[in-house]
Amino acid sequence: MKEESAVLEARRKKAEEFEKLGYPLFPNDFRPTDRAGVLQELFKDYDYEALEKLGKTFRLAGRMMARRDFGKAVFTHIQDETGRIQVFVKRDEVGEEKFKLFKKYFDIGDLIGVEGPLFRTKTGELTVLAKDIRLVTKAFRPLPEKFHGLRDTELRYRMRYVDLIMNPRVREIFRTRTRIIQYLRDYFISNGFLEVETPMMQPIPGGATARPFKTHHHALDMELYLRIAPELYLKRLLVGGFERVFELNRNFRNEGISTQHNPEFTMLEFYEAYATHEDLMRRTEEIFSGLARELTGDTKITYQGQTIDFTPPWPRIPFKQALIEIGGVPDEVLESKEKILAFADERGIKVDPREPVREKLWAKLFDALVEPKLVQPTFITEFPVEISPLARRNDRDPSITDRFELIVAGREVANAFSELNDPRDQRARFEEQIRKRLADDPEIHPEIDEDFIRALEYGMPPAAGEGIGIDRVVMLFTDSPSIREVILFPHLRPEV
RNA sequence: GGGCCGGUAACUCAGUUGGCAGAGUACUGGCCUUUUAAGCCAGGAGUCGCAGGUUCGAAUCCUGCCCGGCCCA
Repeated sequence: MKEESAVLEARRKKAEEFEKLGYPLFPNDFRPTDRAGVLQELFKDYDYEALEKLGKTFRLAGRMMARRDFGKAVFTHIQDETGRIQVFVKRDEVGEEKFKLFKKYFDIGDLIGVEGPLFRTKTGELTVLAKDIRLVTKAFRPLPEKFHGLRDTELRYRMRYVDLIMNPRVREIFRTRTRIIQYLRDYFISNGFLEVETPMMQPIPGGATARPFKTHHHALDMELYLRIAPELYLKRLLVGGFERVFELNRNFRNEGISTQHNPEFTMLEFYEAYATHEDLMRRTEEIFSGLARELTGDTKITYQGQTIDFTPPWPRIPFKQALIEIGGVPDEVLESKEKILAFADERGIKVDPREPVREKLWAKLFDALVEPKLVQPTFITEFPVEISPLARRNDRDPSITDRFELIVAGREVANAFSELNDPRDQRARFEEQIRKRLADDPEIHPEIDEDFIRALEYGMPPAAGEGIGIDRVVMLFTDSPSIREVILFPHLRPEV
């Protein structure tokens, strides 16, 4: 943070002068009874006479956002959580003494308290005629420019508090985020799911393929990992007899940062006993179309200029078929590792030639060639067993799993499958994963979660489970191009 | 990790061929009692991201680094 500039110094000195006159800069005895947006809504149809007849006074607190000075009268706008309202401060109404103090010591950015009746100005704006005005909290720093606001992306993220003050759109995004989370929570609770909390710190990170953050517990003197997924713990709860559970919380992945990735992100995972991935496809359609209706009144939304229609049912395309038909990968290329590598190379798709698992290469091709082309909600099904270590094998074709991913706007938004509950197969899959991992692959933990296997050995009911990336959902429903726009405090390198 | 773009006053931004560091907002002083980015007059405000280099002279050219954005991987 920079040292005090002339502007800041002048502001601080003026504030201290006000304080020396006996006025507290940070009092806590002002109790607003009214709010700007509420009054705007309540009295939007009241004309001058109707407001005069009210004969009521109102008390509001808010941040002074703008000021127009006419000498012996000043217009200002104050902003509280609900909105803005204009305040007219007249010398003849507040008195000579207070008016002088207001003009000399109150700055844009200060939180102020006002009390007085409402009226409508010549230009028709609902306005509080201040009978009393006082400082509620001094702002030592000036607000950004009133017309352009705070634009600099870096500053917006580093000083989100200023971003929130200045940009109503930003406030709106985070209100919508909360509505989405509330809608989902209500949906699962009202469908009989139990909300639970499972460890964020895990001795063996599991439930996904990703590099974890490592930490250390001093008293126990042991390594712990921030979770990359709650999956293995939620399934233990199925074993324990909770038949419908969900968790809506943070996951951590020690990977690159991009417009799609933040190291900590919010995931919804839910598990449903005696259900299959087919059931979850229907549930997913219900959730997303319901969410769209909740937010827009329609099952269609606009994302980055394109219309996305959540009206069910959505197409279901098997993984391999998608690679061939949508990705344009020739059938025979898929058969051999060498051909895939050559094919990927031609298209400039970066793959590790040492990768021993052919199906992981398929997944690379899928990410590069298929995913970006799927704009409308699409279920990709029948994922190969090699890249689905926790999913149940298909009863007819054991090389594929009863799994799907939901792709919307070119991105994976959800991932779900009928759960593997045969402890023998689960152990074999874990072992295979470790055996075939590249030396020092940070994305695959070298130890098997033996306790999870033991839990399965007690018998986990047949079930299906799903994970939904909440940040990506919020991006869709707030038309945000970057994940940082939907995370209040996205990770940035420290300021220098 | 690679490519491209950006970092100049508290904020939003100009800054030409290398030649005194600029505007608007905000701030300070003055005028103005129904304004809407109010208006008018005057004023103060800078580690030009950081460190080197070239040059009589660098915000500007060169090198390295830091921070951010977008794209690619």
